[in-house]
Amino acid sequence: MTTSLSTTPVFQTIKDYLLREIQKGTWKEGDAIPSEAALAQQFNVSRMTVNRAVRELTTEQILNRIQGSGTYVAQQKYQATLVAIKSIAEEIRSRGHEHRSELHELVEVEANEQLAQQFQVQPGHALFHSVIVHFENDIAIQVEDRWVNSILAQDYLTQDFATKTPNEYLMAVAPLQGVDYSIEAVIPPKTIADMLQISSKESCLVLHRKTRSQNQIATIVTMWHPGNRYQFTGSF
Amino acid sequence: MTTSLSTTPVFQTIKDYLLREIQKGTWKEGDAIPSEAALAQQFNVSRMTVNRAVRELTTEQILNRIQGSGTYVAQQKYQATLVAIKSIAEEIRSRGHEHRSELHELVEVEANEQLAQQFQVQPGHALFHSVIVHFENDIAIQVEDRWVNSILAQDYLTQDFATKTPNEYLMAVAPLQGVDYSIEAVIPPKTIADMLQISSKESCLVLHRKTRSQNQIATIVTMWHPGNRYQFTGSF
DNA sequence: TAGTGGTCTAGACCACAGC
DNA sequence: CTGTGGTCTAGACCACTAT
Repeated sequence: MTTSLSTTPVFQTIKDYLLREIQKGTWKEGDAIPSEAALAQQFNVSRMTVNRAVRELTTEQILNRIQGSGTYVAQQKYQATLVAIKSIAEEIRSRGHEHRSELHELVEVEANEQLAQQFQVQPGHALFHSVIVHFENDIAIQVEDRWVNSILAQDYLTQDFATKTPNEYLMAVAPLQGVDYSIEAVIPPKTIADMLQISSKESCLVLHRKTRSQNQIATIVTMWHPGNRYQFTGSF
Repeated sequence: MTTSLSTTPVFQTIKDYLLREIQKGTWKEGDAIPSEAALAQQFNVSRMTVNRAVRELTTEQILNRIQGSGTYVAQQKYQATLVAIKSIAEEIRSRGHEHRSELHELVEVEANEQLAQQFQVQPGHALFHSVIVHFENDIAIQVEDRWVNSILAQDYLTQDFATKTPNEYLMAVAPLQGVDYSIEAVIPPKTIADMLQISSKESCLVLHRKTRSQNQIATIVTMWHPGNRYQFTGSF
């Protein structure tokens, strides 16, 4: 067998294929996917290559493997965690309050070194950048500083974020594959403090979130909240 | 080469070896570990087997690999997982760091009006109260202010929390039924700031958590962390 | 250029599940 | 028993880094 000519490794191609088919519904939760031998034949590669693809999807909890039996699509987990990817607008409305947002920036930019690394793309790759302030009953409650991969959301710039938040739009165009987040307490830079109408000595509760879709980084967002009037909650 | 006779796979043996050496300090953060070829020779196995061990440690963020250069011990991050109700001691040890705790208070009290309401018991109900400061490599990283329902943990007062944290003890005696939590950024009261050895102007990342067991409120805990050196992370 | 990791092969033997 | 996954080999070629 000659080595793949494209730059993407074969095992990655197979992972993508399996993910796509699962998303398409070809195999539903609990269904068995083809055996390693079958996939090896289908892709005309060695079994070890298929094994790596399937093994990695197993550690990513996409699949379950049972020795002697087969490989199955895993159950989607209930994640009622704090970062339920809920739109802030929806959250505010569910409290019976009025939601309003102000668009402070909406531009296309070329990824610099650092952003390129975070998005796992080449420097110069097109990204969208938006900064939106969300108000609950006219009180600033969140600054949403968002970077979006242009490939996954081509018409991001033409959206009307007053009627549909970036979150709501992105959920529609880029099916969510995974999320990483971290939460910290930080003293905000002055620009953020001003937008939140707080002193730059008050600390903020900051949520960083990176979402994956179609095996790419879809969006990286930093949400700044006034520490004294916001908290994350959850239960399980 | 014959297959290993022991039941543990060779790649796992190599992972264990590498983790042990890192923990021992043989290679510190940023140091290069031996090359794949060297490890293959050392363990008398094929390079692919070593590759799997090292690759998995890389996805687990224990190592960094740079093609053409080498494999290096990754930077340990101050991070906690939210979703797992993990003992802070265990978390610190899993980073290869030393955990130490100081007991500041351990008493039995009668629930006042407010506590009684939170615990859903009658005022006067017996509760235990403990305040413990946790250190990671002698740096204060958490103040754990805990209230415990005496019914579910009768011998709470006689525990040695230096060897077993309250969390570990409670997990053993009171099977977890459910959890509610909230996270906020707060300026700490002076007593807390002093225990964390920070200025009372620096904000804290605070996790409130209420756990249920046997259909009662088992424990209500407030954990204070220095905002500038602690964050919660997670992914799904 | 020599050394490193990144990937892949075409076999192999084993343990386990299900018929 | 057959078919599945679990592991391992002894090579190979490639891309990249450091010198």
